[in-house]
Amino acid sequence: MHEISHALLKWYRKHQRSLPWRGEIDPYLVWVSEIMLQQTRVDTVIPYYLKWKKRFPTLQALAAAPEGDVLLLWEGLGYYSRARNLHLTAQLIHEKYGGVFPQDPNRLRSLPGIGEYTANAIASICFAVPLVAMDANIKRIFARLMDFEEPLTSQFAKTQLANFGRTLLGEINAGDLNQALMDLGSSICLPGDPNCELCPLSPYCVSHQNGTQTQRPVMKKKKEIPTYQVVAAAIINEHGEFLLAKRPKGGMLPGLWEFPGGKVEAREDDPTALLREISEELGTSILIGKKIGGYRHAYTHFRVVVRAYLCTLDGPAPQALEAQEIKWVTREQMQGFAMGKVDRMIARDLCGMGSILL
DNA sequence: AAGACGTGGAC
DNA sequence: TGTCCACGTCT
Repeated sequence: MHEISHALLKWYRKHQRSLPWRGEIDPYLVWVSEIMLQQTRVDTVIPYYLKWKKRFPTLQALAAAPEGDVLLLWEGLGYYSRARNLHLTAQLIHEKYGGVFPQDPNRLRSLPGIGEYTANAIASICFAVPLVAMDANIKRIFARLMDFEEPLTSQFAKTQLANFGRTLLGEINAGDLNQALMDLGSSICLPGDPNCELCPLSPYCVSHQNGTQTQRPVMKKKKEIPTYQVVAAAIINEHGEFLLAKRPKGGMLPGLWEFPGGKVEAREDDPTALLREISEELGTSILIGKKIGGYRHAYTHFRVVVRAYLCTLDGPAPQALEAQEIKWVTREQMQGFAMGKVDRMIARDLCGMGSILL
């Protein structure tokens, strides 16, 4: 075990990636980077991290910001509860801990959005607490080193991984070990096609010896995901403003702004579905005009095909029956409202349509 | 335990 | 261009 970590750290000293948060030990910034890196690739995170550091340089700056600003900066990164939890946790640390990050992993773990992985990452990197931050990279590397033959989801598998990690950790610095393993996982020990010939750990890797490395870790088969047909209305008024709705709490993309609309049910055509949705959501009616565009998008557990139409009001003033809030905004103002991917594409297309709208 | 939660990149 | 895949937390 000592040999493995020695070989790993030797490789890491030579090949470690240069990243904006590498070498950072300010727990606020390490926390922000780790939350951004949940479910998200390094290359995607870098520009967001740099923007964030500039806009919210300290925990106090974040705690004091309006939620809309936080969501807008996060727009495009996905899993928006991460942004709301960052905001919430900043306020919590500000109030409960006097603005000072707790060092105890269990305390960290109790904060919204910080699970076992993130707690261990912060504690090991910032405070040298000897814990392995078991992300998917590290699980994959361990599963290959051990040639573990089952999916990693069982309690037994978790125990095996944790034991392996503890042994590997020995006396070395956990922050270094974690970051070295993550770099190895992202550049050498890749999910699909590992570069074993470049790997400093291949002499110690049982799956490499057995030739099973591409089959590790064993993955559970995933469920099929459905596709939904969706319609959306870009309702324009006599001032050239469009109606945006702030999505309700508790559903998808809560707190983000959207063009009103919804799912096309079985045996409905687009106009029928759109009129029904507008009646349910806004308590009014519309005239449906030109089609703005069609959009495909995949979420985690379903796909959508969205068709957006240019519409005008044909009824009483709209009410926020389902939305948190509704608002008429010009095309120029739309960029100041945080949206999910599909609605941002619709907004972009509206902006590209020039004056033909008026 | 298993499903909700989003996006971008590889193929 | 469409399809697949990767990736932590919460409930």
